[in-house]
Amino acid sequence: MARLGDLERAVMEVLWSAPEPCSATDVVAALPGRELAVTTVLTVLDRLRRKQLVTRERAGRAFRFSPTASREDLVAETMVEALGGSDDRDAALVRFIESVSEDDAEILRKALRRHR
Amino acid sequence: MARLGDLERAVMEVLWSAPEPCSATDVVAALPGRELAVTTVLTVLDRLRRKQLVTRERAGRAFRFSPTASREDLVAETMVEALGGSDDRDAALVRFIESVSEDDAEILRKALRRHR
DNA sequence: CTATACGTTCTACGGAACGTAGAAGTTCTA
DNA sequence: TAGAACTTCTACGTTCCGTAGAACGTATAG
Repeated sequence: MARLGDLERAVMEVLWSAPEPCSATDVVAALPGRELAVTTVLTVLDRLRRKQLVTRERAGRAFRFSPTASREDLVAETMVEALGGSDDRDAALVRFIESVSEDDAEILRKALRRHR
Repeated sequence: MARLGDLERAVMEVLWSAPEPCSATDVVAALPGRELAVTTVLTVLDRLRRKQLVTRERAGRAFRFSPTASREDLVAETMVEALGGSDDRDAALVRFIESVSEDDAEILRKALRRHR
């Protein structure tokens, strides 16, 4: 559900790290080395909108775009989705825990304590 | 790194649930409603091989294919990869825990206890 | 020995997703 | 009222994937 291409991802990054909704030209300006046409970014923004990843609101004659979910929400959702692809959730979760750093493990323990 | 199409996924399912390496014809036979040409499956197997998801070994004149990793390993890897896409691992992990069922949470607690 | 069946490799086509952007339309504003 | 700012429409090239035919090699039956 949330498959992103390189440019799509880059645009999401810009939106996520912006404190406020961005216009298409804002996004173009915020993109690093790339010299993109505004229409290019508008197309991408439209595709992201169709994927329900961004919303827009009118601001004067232009639109301002913002993400519909935080980056962390999306990451968590992707993880849950991946987990759903497993036959044996138990085994998959164990493997996941095994491949995670001690710092991450500690965070997970804390979150789990809070979770009940 | 592990983007799979529908057929590719179906083929992986077959390989995962087979107790032994499968030939291309085995895979065709194991696929449900679909009436696929053997060459189709061979193409897919080759693409999967290029993605390092399956290996093959010769058996007589034919090849036998097997997965390079278990389904659970791959799921776990995908989850870790998704997590890596986050700016704020902490927040992403917390969100992840929040969106997981109580059963899953219990499994995670157990795995974490074993993990230290 | 040779034809045939089985299996592989090579090549290819059509559709979808994505990066990319021009052309044309709309609406402020000087 | 013309130009600037912004949007919508349309489109093209590339890559990935589902799909499979054509051609080639080889073991085996006759």
